[in-house]
Amino acid sequence: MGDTETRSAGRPRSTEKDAAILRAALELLASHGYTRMSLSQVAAAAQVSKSTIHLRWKTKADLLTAALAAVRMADAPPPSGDTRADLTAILEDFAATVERVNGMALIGTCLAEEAHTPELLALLRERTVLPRRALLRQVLEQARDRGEIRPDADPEAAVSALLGPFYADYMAGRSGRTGWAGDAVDLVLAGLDAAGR
Amino acid sequence: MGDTETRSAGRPRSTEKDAAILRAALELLASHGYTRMSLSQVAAAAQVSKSTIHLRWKTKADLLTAALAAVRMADAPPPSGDTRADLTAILEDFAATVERVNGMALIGTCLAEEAHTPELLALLRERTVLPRRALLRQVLEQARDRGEIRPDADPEAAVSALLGPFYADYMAGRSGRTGWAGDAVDLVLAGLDAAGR
Amino acid sequence: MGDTETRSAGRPRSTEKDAAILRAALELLASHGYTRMSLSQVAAAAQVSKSTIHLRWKTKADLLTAALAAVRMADAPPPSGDTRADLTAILEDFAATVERVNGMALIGTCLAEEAHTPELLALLRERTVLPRRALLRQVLEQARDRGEIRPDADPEAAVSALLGPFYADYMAGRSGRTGWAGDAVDLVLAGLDAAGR
Amino acid sequence: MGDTETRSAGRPRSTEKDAAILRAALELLASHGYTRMSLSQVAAAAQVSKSTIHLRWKTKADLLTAALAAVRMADAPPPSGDTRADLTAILEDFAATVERVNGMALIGTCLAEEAHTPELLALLRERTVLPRRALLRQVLEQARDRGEIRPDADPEAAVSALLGPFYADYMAGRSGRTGWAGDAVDLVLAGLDAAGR
DNA sequence: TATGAATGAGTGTTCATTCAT
DNA sequence: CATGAATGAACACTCATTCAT
Repeated sequence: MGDTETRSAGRPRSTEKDAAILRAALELLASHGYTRMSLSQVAAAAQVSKSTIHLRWKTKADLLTAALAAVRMADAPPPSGDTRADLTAILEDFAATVERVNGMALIGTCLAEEAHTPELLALLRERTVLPRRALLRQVLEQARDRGEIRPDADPEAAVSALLGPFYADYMAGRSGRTGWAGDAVDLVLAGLDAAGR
Repeated sequence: MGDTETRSAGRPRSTEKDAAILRAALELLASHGYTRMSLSQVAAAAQVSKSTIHLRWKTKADLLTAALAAVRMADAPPPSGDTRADLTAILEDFAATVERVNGMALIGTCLAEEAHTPELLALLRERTVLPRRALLRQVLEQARDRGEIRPDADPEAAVSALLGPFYADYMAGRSGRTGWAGDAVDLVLAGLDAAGR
Repeated sequence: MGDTETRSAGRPRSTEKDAAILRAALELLASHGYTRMSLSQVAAAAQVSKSTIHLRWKTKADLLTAALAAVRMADAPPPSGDTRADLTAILEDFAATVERVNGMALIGTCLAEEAHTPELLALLRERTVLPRRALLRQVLEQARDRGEIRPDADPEAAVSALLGPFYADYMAGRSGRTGWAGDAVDLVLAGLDAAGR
Repeated sequence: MGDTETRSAGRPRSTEKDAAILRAALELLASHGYTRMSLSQVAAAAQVSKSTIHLRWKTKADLLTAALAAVRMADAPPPSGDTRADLTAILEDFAATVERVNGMALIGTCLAEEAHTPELLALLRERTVLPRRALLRQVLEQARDRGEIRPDADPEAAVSALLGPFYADYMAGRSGRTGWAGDAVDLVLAGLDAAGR
């Protein structure tokens, strides 16, 4: 109302419903997985009819792709300049986020569906994995510029060394180990110590 | 008569069919995921009727649990005594195995199904993840005994630091990066250097 | 706009299909029995997809319960005041109805399923057996009020004596014996003669 | 052993197994109904393999026909000469037998299967219904010979009048009504009183 | 003879999608 | 736009029956 922008005739699509559908779809994707969730469940959770979903997205894959595309990494904690503290904060925020949104199940779904619906994993990468890696890389580059770590260190490998223990712990059933982030940071900083060996 | 060896009556169960079913089930589990694969597909791939599957395993979950339970870590390369070389060999064997059996999709399925069929992830852990971690830990403990790494190092954290980069790389779309294993070993050995910092 | 009459949104449910499904279900229930009939058969007979059935009734038992619930005793012939004639008319209408709808098979199904799906027999009782018994009892009570039968006679026992021979004849393979109704009425009226013995 | 009668070569069929199978089949027929019972259940209950059943009876219908053919009415109580007491005793024995063997469910199954497997109802009639009717008829004929009931009375109709209330009561949910047998006998004897009306 | 393996047909039910209002 | 009806394909699982030992 009061909106004078050009728009197509007829009743405009409700953006509240758009959002409700996407939110419900994402939650079900994480909790039930791609194939086990049903559009009926999404419709019920979003309080719309199944047809309303199909009106917006042609297929189930389209809907879930859109739902994943709407995922955004939450704002990162502001850097303090202390390399060790900043890296640890990013890693702990990562772990907390994964836990909060049932992230390992979501990751599992995207991995399991990779052969069938590769967009899912691609989107997960683009929206969550790569942005977080960029944050970590940034801190590492600053540290390198300040001479805290070796100039020839491969930053991508270092980022994987920081994040990796989280996944490895989960696979081992050691999820939620306290101090993992600090340990990872210690190890990487020690390994890349500017003093070398 | 006189032969009292135990031999069960009736037609013996075909071990070829046993194997064909389990093989087909595992392949389909990795390529399609738990819910997307069907027992009809398994039956067709194993050249067997669906009932033949049900004769052996009561439910789909039973079959796939058995298929996963049959997965065994391939025999590890014999240790050479050279810590760096031994760790690298184990990690490279790990990566090769994962690639060979479409392992990330399998892992994804187990993660995605964790809420619904937790046996899958539990078995994957028991049969593949934990045995490999044990191998790595063994090498690390020998290194510690020889004074190559700090005596107070947490071996489990070190194992996660060795394996983790593989997962992190995969999630970042950097799978197959050559030298990842060596990099990880270097980092861990440098970080745990007996000399300390 | 301005028309606020309640009319539910979306495509209305076809009442022809409702009726066709219930009719087909009842016929198959009588001719094949509960377990031998299949929803596919109902769907085919009603010219409807199986899903259309499931849209209306969640389970097979629900459908057949509804089909039985839709059975209604046909309107009874109006009482003439002549006790003998009225009782005979009710009994003959009963026999005709049973024959028309393959009633003994239907009764058999309900009896056979009593342990597994007791609703069937309960509904058959409620919708057909008890209403007819009420009609008979009403005529008997009027006869008693007019002094035609003993005042201390148990009306329920008399009703069972009137209806019973039909079942007993059927079990003996003597179904369709002409005059059974008149015989039963004669016997009961003679036995309950006000004059006593 | 010691049996010198001619018999076919090979191991003779175990008659214990024959009996165990038939007994199990009959019990399951009464408790689950024709279509709901399975040959696996029979095999398990009789402690034989399914094949052992098929070796003796070609099909499920054959087996159940044989099982019903083995049913025999238990020996009737000896007649005392007292018409009223003898009729009542037969009816009460009937009701007790039906209750003991889950007879209404068995009757229901035979009725429900009449269109598909008419042998079942035919056998039930031949082995249980008609013999009992013969007993009742015999008592009635003696009563007629002694002049206790009218000579022109139709004995078959009278038999149906004696047995019928049991079925009618069951259908009305009034099963187990005490005194039903005495009531039925009273009614019939009163109605057929030699004195006429 | 007796067993257990093997099978093809069939079950009720679910679901993504399309259709009519 | 939004809804609920309708559908066809698919699913896991069961069963009477036949086959091989």
